[in-house]
Amino acid sequence: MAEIENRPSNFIRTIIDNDLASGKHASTHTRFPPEPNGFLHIGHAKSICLNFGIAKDYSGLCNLRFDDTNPEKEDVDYVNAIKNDVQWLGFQWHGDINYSSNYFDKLHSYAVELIEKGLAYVCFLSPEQAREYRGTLTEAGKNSPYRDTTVAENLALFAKMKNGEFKEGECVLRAKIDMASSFMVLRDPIIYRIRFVHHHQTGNKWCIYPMYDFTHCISDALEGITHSLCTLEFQDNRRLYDWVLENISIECKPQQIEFSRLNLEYTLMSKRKLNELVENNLVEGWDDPRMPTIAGLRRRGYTPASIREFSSRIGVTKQQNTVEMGMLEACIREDLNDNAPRAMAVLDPIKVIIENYDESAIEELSAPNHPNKEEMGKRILPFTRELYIEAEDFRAEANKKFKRLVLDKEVRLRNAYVIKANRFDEDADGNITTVYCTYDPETLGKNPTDGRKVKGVIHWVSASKGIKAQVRLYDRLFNVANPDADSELNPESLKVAQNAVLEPSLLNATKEQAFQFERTGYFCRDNKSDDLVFNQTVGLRDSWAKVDAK
RNA sequence: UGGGAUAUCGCCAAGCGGUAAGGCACCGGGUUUUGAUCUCGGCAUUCCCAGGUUCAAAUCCUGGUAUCCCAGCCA
Repeated sequence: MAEIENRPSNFIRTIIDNDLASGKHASTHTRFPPEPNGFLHIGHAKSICLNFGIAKDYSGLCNLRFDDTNPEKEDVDYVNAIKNDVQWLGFQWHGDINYSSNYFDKLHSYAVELIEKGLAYVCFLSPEQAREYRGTLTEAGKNSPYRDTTVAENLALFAKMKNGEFKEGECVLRAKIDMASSFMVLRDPIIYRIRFVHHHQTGNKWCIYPMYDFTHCISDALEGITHSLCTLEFQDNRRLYDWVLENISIECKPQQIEFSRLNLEYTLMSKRKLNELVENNLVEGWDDPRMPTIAGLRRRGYTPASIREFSSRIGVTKQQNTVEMGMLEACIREDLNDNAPRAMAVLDPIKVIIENYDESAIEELSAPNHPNKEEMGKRILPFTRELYIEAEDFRAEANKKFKRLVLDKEVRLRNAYVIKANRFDEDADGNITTVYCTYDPETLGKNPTDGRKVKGVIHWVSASKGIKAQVRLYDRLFNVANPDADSELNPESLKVAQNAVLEPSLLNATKEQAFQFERTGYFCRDNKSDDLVFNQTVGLRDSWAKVDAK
């Protein structure tokens, strides 16, 4: 699309502008820090565009860092998928890929430093006891009986934890802060736990793993991050983020700034819940075209530019929001309207026989690939005596509002002739199967010379030259605007047009190539199947549907 | 009176004391061999509510109300 890289400001960019103006920072350094425990979704795209967008516009840097402190849920397959998605969206991270696990040695040293300062201790409370000791939202917690263990003993205990001398769950390392804090996150948070599991990056080197709150701030500081952008639910965690950096020997003090996460109507935006859909085979996989994942949107036909444009349009604020699907759809329509070549495809065919057209003739008509962009060229369209048209484009009788083929009336075949319907056949169920027509040979590329007005235009495909393909039509994944985990899925989210017939030029479509099937919508060739399969990206705006519904 | 946040059109969202941007959606007119595109026009006397300060308030003050987040050895 003619991507207008307008740079909408937002409260985060305002903060950065001020930090640059005041000299607090000479340049910006952001980071995108996903946990490799699932595929990225459109909400992550918002974060990617924010972080990498700032780096781009401010001539700063943006790192890609895998926040991999919980090996049980993570996998290299996810790191590869994430790398792929970020690049596909059009961004390149600064330097090598980073992993929180790169810092495990340093993290360990900082933990030891906290113990030496009397600011961390090994605690043997069971998870259940720890919960009781933590108190509630309205009542203060109480100190762990292990809180006053000596520094020397804590050092020895932590070494034993590291050496695998305690069982999983037997003890943890906790920061000594304030069991009465109104910030739950400050009530002596756990900073290390024991896990005897293989890590996708560090193998079996470690059996203790640092927690998010301890890891993230230090990782940011070690990478020289200036502005650490995350979502709203981490607002309380910011107090712990700052506490850790203030209490260890580290120079860099990144500023955490929170913004609201994206919610999209009729879909889910949680890796955990999306994972359930995948695990329970409710969708084909993470890249199912109905999924709000980057991979799913890609397979559906969304372009990187359209997703970047969407991110730009929704803005960045701290307000809780739920964006309408129409907003996303408008972005891809705008891109594809400009860039997708047109083609004709009949999804639900009925036959048209042009009785006054030579049975053996095959006329090679020429049609522009784009109505407003001559530079996109033309393609050949074979015209024959027998054609297919859309079943919904013929009615035996209709009022004047119906601008399509009606018995005894005329209609224009797109890029071809004007035809008139004379009679039709129907099957035992009353479904129309064949319409017998005559054509006006004087109407190719021009209006009838006698001044007859033909109002409608319908699309068609040659019956003998058309090609078969599977066309998949998609609808919203859920029936409710704000679904939760057990909301009902839309049983009609996938429909397959089994009898679709396409114009022959589509035989050359490459995987992922986008087209506008005229009068129908935007489609792209599936990027997985080797068969000829097209996925519907989005329909055309359809003002007729509103009229017809009345 | 636990704490942390947020409230501007149906949905996003500008606005930062000088008299309500923009986009999506919607409603009308025009062009059109896609009921598409394009184009022209319409869409908040009002900013969660109630008081107050001021010549002037969405913006400042006071008091309410609503919604979201926090009690994982998840991130």
